[in-house]
Amino acid sequence: MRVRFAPSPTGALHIGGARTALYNWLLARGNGGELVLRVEDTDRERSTPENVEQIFDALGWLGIDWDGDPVFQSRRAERHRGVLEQLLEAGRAYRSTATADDVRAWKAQHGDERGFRGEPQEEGAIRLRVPDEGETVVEDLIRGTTTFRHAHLDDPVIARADGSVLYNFAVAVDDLDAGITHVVRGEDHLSNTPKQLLVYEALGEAPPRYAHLPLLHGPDGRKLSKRHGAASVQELRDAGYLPEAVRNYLALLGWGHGDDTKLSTEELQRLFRVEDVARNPARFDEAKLRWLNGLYLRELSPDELARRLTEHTQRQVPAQAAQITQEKIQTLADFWPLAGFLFDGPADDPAARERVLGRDGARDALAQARAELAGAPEPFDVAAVEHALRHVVEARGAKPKDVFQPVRLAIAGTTVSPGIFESVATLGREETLRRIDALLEASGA
RNA sequence: GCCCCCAUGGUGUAACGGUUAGCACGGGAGCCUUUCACGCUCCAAGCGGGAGUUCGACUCUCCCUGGGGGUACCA
Repeated sequence: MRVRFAPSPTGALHIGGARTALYNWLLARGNGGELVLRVEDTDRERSTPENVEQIFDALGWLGIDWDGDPVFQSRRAERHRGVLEQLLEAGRAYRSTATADDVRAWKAQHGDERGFRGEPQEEGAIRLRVPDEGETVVEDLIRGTTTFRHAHLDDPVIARADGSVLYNFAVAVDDLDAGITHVVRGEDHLSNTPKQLLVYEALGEAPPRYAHLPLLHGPDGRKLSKRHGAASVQELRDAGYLPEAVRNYLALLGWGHGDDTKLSTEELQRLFRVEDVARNPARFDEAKLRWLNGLYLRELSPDELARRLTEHTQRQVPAQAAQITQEKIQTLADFWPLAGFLFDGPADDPAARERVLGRDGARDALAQARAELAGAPEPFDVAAVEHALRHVVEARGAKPKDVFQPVRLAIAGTTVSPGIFESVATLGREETLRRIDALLEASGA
């Protein structure tokens, strides 16, 4: 089995493209087959080497690997010319100067549902000769049988007048030469498939098996795009999602296995079957991705989480800092707003200060907490901090939050933070006392 | 316009001729609780419409409606 994935090399690996890549990869790897990349790099404006490289990076981040060197369409011009010549000689294709306007005029005369048929000329673009009778049937692994009557099909242009080839022709020839057995792509290609099938037919070659995936939409049901937020895997990565979570979520967009929602890569490879892919379009729902990402995040060891946070924040994140936030964040990006105070000092949130210090006895509680913490025995760990702070609560006959919130405000500057004992212990005694003093002083009295 | 695909709660899906239509996200209520979360319990919410076929349709057929794609000398 040889499966191929053809990303559109525009720099950003679109989420829909990523899912297609994933399904190709699962199909290939799950069956001990090979995955080859075919790069449609004929649009030099967008398909720059840098953009192609970005696509490869994004695939690598997702953990999708491929076999051998990618096939670049632009590098196969000579082979394409040869096949063109062959079709021309066999009478399966012909040159024609007919333009889109000519095609329209032809339809005006023969009816809209009537496919365009041209007369062979000495020059012009090359069109594939579509038989007048009969039909081409697409046997799709996901959709079953779709029939296209030849009478409805225009003779497709397969090469421009300048000799450069067009997609529907090139893709068929390239896949043929690469020995591709399975083509899994977006449903937007379903209508193109008969044209490609006709190329194989004209060549007397057997086509690969096809599987057309339902398209992905944004939350509003429209085509997924920038205005829906993250639309590419690069953006997902920047937003702090884990590749394993993205992979799992993407797999679930159009496919599933029973009641399972969390599936490891191994399970995905073992259970995935293209035949089971849904036929209806799916919407990309970031809320579910966030939830799933949180699940994966909480599974990481503190050291591993710290490593990923360090990479994402570009700051050295200690394992302890990572650990105390682990069950409170859903993405890597959630870490800094929650724990940045450990690194850069308390946040400046006047409203929070007002709310917490405005309560009766808040400053006294804070002062008392300071004294207890100053006198707490070594080691200054979570247990010691808890003991000290709980003692303050008891001594004052107060509610826990009457003591904890002022301390939280002092060290974090906000009313939201990781556990107070953990946070204080992580900050250390010296820094904690310094921050409490600073707040006490700043709040006057 | 023409060709083609699709249609289960807000979202992703399961059920493949006979189930009280299942699971998950999200939403609501509650428990837990030092904030925020996590976790746990419970609740609301669905077969687009109409004809058939059948003893029996979410499941099969047709029509309609709605959504999507294609219709390039783009990929």
